[in-house]
Amino acid sequence: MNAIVQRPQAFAHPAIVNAMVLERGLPVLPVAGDVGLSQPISNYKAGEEIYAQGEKADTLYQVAFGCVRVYRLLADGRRQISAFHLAGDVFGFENDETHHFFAEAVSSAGLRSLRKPSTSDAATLMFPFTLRSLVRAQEHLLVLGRQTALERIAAFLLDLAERQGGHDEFEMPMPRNDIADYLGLTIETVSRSFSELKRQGLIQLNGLRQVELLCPQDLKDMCC
Amino acid sequence: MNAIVQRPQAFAHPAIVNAMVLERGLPVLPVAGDVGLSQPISNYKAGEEIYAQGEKADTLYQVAFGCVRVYRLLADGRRQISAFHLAGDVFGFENDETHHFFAEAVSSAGLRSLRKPSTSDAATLMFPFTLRSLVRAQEHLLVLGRQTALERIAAFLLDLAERQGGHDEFEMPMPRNDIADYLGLTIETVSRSFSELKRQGLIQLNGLRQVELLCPQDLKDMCC
DNA sequence: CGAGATCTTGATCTGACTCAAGAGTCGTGG
DNA sequence: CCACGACTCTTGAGTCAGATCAAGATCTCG
Repeated sequence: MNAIVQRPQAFAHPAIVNAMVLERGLPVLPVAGDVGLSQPISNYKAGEEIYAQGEKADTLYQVAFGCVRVYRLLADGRRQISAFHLAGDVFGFENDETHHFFAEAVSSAGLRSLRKPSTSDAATLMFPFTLRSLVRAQEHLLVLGRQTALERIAAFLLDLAERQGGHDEFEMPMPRNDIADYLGLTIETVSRSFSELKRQGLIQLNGLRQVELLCPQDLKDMCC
Repeated sequence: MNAIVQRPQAFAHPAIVNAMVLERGLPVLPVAGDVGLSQPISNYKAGEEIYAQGEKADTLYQVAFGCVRVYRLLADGRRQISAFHLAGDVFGFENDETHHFFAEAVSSAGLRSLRKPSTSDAATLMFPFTLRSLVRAQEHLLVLGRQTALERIAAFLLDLAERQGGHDEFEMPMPRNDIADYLGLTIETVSRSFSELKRQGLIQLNGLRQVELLCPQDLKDMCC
């Protein structure tokens, strides 16, 4: 009984299978033991800090399960979440030796970490992940710069759905608060937008964090 | 004679020296002849298309002189410029084999191009440039998500100044129109914000595109 | 010098923000 | 098992920053 519980822990653990499925086209990094991301998973509680702005940046992280937010703050407390990272995502790279962002667990999360390798190794290893992050950030610029509140929420839901396997029902791991700071809105506007999408029959909420897309095509038409 | 003309072409051309100065910490790519970005400069007229969304992405570009805008469009014509590229900047990388953005010369521009090398070469070569683009995009997310019109303009001016050598007087190569679509504003709001900064004595316009920062520190305080 | 493009300014409108209150949810302990 | 309290979320009313609409002014370049 114990053994049956243990074996899955290494490879068939749902979170890891999840990661491999989610990062379609990109293997879990690395293709196992060579460079260190096959290290044990460290666990973070909801809200726990992973790194802070100003800290030395010498470690990369890959999400094994759970969700991480990466954000910046303005002096007066305004916050912009630049990305949510889900199972399979890699984060923590910086231009220089210092973190310019904060990273925290949203929900309880498991992370594999890798001491940053030499520049040339890092390049080969990290390039596809950096590129992926870049594309995501650039797409998000369009959302923040030019879309309405309703369009932002629609795009957000579709993105989350796709990244969690493409099912029409899925969980949002983050509170409204975080969604607002990711989409450049207030929490009230986020809430009103969800209500509006419900009213239009495009989504249904089965519990506060459990979303069902009733009409994904209409959502796509709405935001693209 | 021929030889003498040729050698400087590789290293002493003003545009290239410029590039080397601007990209502090990152050499002109590559450190000459090895991989092809020492190729001749192709010239683009103001407004000329470099590539379009949907085209095959098999070439990378480095700006030798001038300015390039990279942008996306929504179906109804809304436009978001995700980046302006100045001398020394490298752009054109994509996640897959297809361009998801448009690129056009803002002012007349000169570009060196490089057929995209094999994945492993590309990684080593492009990693620092990708990382730099990622950091820029992430910083821009904060601007678009959480800053006011005046703060956006201030941040924009400081960024342009820094990227053009850090002088207090410099040229904006792009029209108000493009600034608006980069900062997620309308052209009228951009214009009003410039007027407001002038009224506050923080900047002076010597010609429509020639800016002078009268009080860079106050601008910094305004936006950070 | 003239025509089109680009930029500025004014007046009005509106989508999202702010402020305020109430409802729902969840965990804890009695 | 329920009651309490803290948190999270929703909804309403009023406000405001920036958008839209509409003239003009200025610049550029043939």
